[in-house]
Parts: sequence; C-alpha cells; structure tokens
Amino acid sequence: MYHLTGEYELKIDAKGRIKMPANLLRQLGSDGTYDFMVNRGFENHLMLYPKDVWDEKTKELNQLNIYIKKNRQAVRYFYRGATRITTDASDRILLPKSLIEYAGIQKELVMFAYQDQVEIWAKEAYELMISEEPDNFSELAEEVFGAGRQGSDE
Amino acid sequence: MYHLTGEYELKIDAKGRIKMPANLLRQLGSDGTYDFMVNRGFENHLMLYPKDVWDEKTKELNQLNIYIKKNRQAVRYFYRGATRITTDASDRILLPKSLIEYAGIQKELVMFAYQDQVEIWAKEAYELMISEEPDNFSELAEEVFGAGRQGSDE
DNA sequence: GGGCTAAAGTGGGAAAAAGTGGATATCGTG
DNA sequence: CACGATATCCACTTTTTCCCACTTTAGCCC
Repeated sequence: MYHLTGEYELKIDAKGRIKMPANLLRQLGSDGTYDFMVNRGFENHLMLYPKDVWDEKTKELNQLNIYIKKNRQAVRYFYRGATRITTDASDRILLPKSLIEYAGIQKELVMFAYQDQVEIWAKEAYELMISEEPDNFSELAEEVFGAGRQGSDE
Repeated sequence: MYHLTGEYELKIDAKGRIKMPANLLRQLGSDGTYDFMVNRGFENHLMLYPKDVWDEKTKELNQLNIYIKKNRQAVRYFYRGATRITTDASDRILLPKSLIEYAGIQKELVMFAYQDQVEIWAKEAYELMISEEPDNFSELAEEVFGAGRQGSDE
C-alpha cells in the first residue's frame, strides 16, 4: 500500500508532543491533518500505522469469533493499547502515556519506517536492537532471502 | 457497529464512581447521558457494551429455546451479572460491587476498547494479560494476516 | 559560496475541556 | 422513621487543545 522509508531521530517536547518528520508525512500524501493508529509492538516498541493501513489490517481480525478463547486472546494481543492519533496544526502527535512508558521513551526516540508502517523506539533501545542484529543476520538472511539464490543470480 | 479504540487508565473515587474517558464517549457520539450494559467477562474482567450493541448481541441469544438445558446454561453464562448503567452529569458511572469484586478491582483499572465493546480490568491484571503472548499467537497471526506471505509473494 | 526565501521544527500562553472532590437531596429498605 | 446507598448538583484543579510567534534548517538563485 505504501513504501515508507527512513529513520528519524526525534525528541519529545515538554508537553509530550512529537513533531512528525516532514519527509515521512510527504510520503503519505494528503495534507491537513494526518490520521494514525498506534499500538504496542511485539518487542518493546510501538507501531504506528496510517489509519487506512490499520483498517485494512484489522478487517480480517474483526471477523474472528471472539467467543472462542484462542481468538479472543489473539485479538486482544494484537490490539493491545491501540489508540487513534491525529496530527495537530504543526504536524505534531501526542502519544498515550501508557504506551510511552511501555516503550521506555524518555526524551529521544527513533522512528523507523518500512513497508506500510512505522516503528517507534526509545533511542537507546533502538540502538541496542540495531547493534544486536548482525549476530545471526547472515544465517537469517540466507534463510529468509536466499531460497533459490544459489549460483547465478542478478 | 462501532470501531471503538483506546486504552484508558482510570481510578475509582471514594464513592465508587469512575469517570468515563471523554475520548471514549466522543466515539459513541450522542450527548447527555450514555447508556451501557456491564457483565462479567470470560476472563477475570468486565465487559461494557453500549446499550444498542448489547441489544443487538442479545437478540440472537433470546431466540434460543431455554427449555433445553444447554441453551439455558449458555444464556445464563452470558448474562451473568448483566446490569444496566448510565452516566451521571459528570460522565461518571457506578459499577455494581459484586462485579468490581469479580474483576479484583481495588482502585486503579484499565478500560480497553476495541470493536464495539470495552473491557474493564484491574490494572495489575491488565498488565499481566498484556505481557503474556497467547500460546499459539504466531500461528493464528499467520492464519489471519499471513496467508502465503512466507517466501516470495505479491 | 553568500544571501535570500520558504519550509521545518520549537516553544509557550491562554481558553476550553476533562477530571476530581465533596455537599446536599432523594430513594428504598429494614 | 432512620439509615445507608444512590443520585443530583456545584465548585475547583488539572490537562488538553488550539493558536500564535519565533528559531533553525534546507533549498534556490545569482
């Protein structure tokens, strides 16, 4: 749907506001105010989705029969903390306190955009995550990307 | 019917009243007083439904032949504790004591809205729930979101 | 590159809304 | 009737929202 990219270092101001990078917003097209959903990510970070992406993702989820325990738990787990967010007149957003806390964000944070979503990490946590990756990366890369790439390939 | 969202940390005051988050009420539209039904949830929490949602949900249930034991049990199980609730002039609600006890709510609680309903948890219980990944979540997630996303695809 | 202009980012004041606490009135029940 | 519990009402505090103005950075032209 989108092909968002970029890594942005940002600060939270005294009122808890975060300026959305102009570059990122530009990738979303549209003007005026922007509409997002945030929730807890699977590691200790947050996920930010453009509203339309979120709606698409939850469409199927909302079809599940939540009287089945397994489904109920999954729905909850996916949604956890999901909150709607819009930009103000200066393109800033306000994240829910509970989510900020969850991600361990103090002042500095990183937004990391890929595919149709944006991850939000506390700066320290992001750097840690980034630095830990290479360990088994080659193995992983081979597994994920490599299938059938042996021999001649562009 | 609705697409309620948001996670709200709330406190019960000395008189047992809980302020409904303005943000959540706004999503319900309407003004003046709001009309809800609460009952016991399937885990140790409560469920809060806007009255119109409740009516819709019970419509099917009320068609069941309750002279059949199984049906009777199911109906009872769903209804258990069901109580009508309205907001006062300051948008606060009063939960039945027995339900508060059932959910183990002391002072702090969390309202967690998704789809057309709101779950009410004791804060500690909520945090525990949130932190535990459901058993076969990745499997289920794959079922729901992932169909054929492994390897090369669109 | 220097200087100009527009865009991006930052900060804060003030009004409005949300949230909190408590006093008083009302109802139902023993 | 008296009591406790609920409902109604009012006053105050805190937070959020909205708006405006300033600083800094990036883009552009000469």
